Amino acid sequence: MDHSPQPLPKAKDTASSILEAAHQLFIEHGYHGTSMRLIAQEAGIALGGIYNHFPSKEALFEQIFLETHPYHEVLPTLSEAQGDTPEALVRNAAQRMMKALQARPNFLKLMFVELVEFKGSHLLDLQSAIFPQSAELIERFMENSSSIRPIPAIILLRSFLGLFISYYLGELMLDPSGESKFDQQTFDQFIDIYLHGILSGAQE
Amino acid sequence: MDHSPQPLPKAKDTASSILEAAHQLFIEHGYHGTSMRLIAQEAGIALGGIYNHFPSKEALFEQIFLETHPYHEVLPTLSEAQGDTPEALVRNAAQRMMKALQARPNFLKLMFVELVEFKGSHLLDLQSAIFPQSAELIERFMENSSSIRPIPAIILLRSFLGLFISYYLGELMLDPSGESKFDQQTFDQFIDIYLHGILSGAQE
DNA sequence: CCTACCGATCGGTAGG
DNA sequence: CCTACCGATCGGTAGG
Repeated sequence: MDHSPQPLPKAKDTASSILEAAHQLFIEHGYHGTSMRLIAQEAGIALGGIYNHFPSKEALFEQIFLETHPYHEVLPTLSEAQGDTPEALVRNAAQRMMKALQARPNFLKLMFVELVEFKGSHLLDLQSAIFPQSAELIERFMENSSSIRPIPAIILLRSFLGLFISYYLGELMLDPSGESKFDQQTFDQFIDIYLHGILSGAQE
Repeated sequence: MDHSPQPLPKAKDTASSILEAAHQLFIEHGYHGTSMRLIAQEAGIALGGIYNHFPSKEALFEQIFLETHPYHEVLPTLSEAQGDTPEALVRNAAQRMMKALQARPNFLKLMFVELVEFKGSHLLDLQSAIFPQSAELIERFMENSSSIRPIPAIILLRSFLGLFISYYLGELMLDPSGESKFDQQTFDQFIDIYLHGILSGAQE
């Protein structure tokens, strides 16, 4: 048998196991509803072991929240969106976006925990990272788009992002287990309303 | 001095004080982040006193969640919405809706707590109360509305409700303190996109 | 409605 | 990385 120069590659190291366990538990039970003992148990180590890797429970949450925020994939993916018309561009962007978001199911629940249990105190770190890129994104979108109705860029962006939040929150309220499959047709209808809403009627 | 046949009308009785204190604290810190001792303190009684009025902490949350759900005002208020054209009707409905929602600021945070910390287990009680009325509402809206594009009623409703959630969540993320004033202009632009999105272009 | 208490559990740490 | 522990706090209750 051949053996690697390193110890047999364990699927994950301890720190990753802790992060993964905590991530899932924070989504399921919130921050104060999740104990460090349960995180340790799910990660397969003793309570004290967590503190060899993370200084506190809040540090654990903060790292998970910041690392799994979808903007890491969403912004690059939107930058690569393509389309000859604004409509094609929006549809392509929406499709890429949905794909990126599905890689982080239930992230919105982490955002809820952040907003309620931390009053959004970790959000400031994100805004400086997100704002410039998204401003650039919108600018690029609008300069190619004479057929877009005169709507402020920030409103275009918020409405666009709102589509995903509305869709996801609607699904969550109809089936709180959160395990409902993605309904492409319903989501397409959300996009249709948005597209029809921002395009001038000329081309239709 | 005249004295009523009942004890001088205290502003609120004990049960109301407890509900009000718990309501505010659940919004601020979530469910597991709020202790019964703190609720008692804010309500001005001792811990044990709560249990003369409510059997458990969860019963407290459930009652607050169900009683302050905005559907109590939103459905009747939407039923009374008026307008000669679909556009006027939607604008009138949106305005009434916003007014009703502002009477329950931060209810969305209670919904987040419900979704995360209770996995939506109290939502089922609501759906049976909400669904028939809103179905009727949509039906009435659509039969008068030949100028509405062919969009399923459920999508019309979800998109409409999504406007408020998107607007509110956007404000919450830009200013997590949650005390930002209502920005009528921004919200009107959300409505404009929606309206333009659901109306056939004929009349514009 | 309060006082005093219950067992259980919390986040975190010392020491090895 | 575990064992054993810290003081603090939790939801809830008995008794008056």
